[in-house]
Amino acid sequence: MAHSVLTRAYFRRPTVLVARSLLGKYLVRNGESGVLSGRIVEVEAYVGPRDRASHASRGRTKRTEVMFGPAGVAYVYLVYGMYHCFNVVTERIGYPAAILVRAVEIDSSAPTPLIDGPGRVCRVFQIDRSLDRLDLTLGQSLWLEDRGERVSDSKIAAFPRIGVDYAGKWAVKPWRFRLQRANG
DNA sequence: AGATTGATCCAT
DNA sequence: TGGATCAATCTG
Repeated sequence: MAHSVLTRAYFRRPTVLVARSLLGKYLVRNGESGVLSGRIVEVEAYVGPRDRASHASRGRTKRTEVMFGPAGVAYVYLVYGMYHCFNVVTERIGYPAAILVRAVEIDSSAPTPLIDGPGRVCRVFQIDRSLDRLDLTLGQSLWLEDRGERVSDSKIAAFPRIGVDYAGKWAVKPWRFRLQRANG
């Protein structure tokens, strides 16, 4: 199967479904230092205006406006003044939702095969706020790609999301998804 | 466990 | 305008 760039229609579907299906897909960066790609192994879903863990739960602001826009667009923000986090916007226009990419496996012979943590992913892939609102469906400087891997549901584990203890009942929703590694 | 770090958001 | 907050990471 040929590698194919994930489309707007792909991302426009329900966020939890898209989040699970992103496991085993590839994040690809074509930047100043060449092309780098990694297999997505951990993500988190942020779903709708009521999700208190989501930045969008406090309504439209300059920062969160992108989450209310078209699917397949990058939402990149700076957290703790130091680290960037990369998300893909999902669902229909007007319904704020996104998926945070938390970990990838580098598929080349890079020094570190597992990039674990959203800040580290952004550091390695050279993702910063200049890529906020980038259309990821164009396959230009940053995109997501299907390489034909089939991931069975039994390989996916769900956990509560990280760092959202303030979110009350929303903090315990099992919307963090992790793909078991090949050797376990 | 504690420090770091600065954009963001909302109340003063 | 000021200050608390923060979808994290590194160093002890």
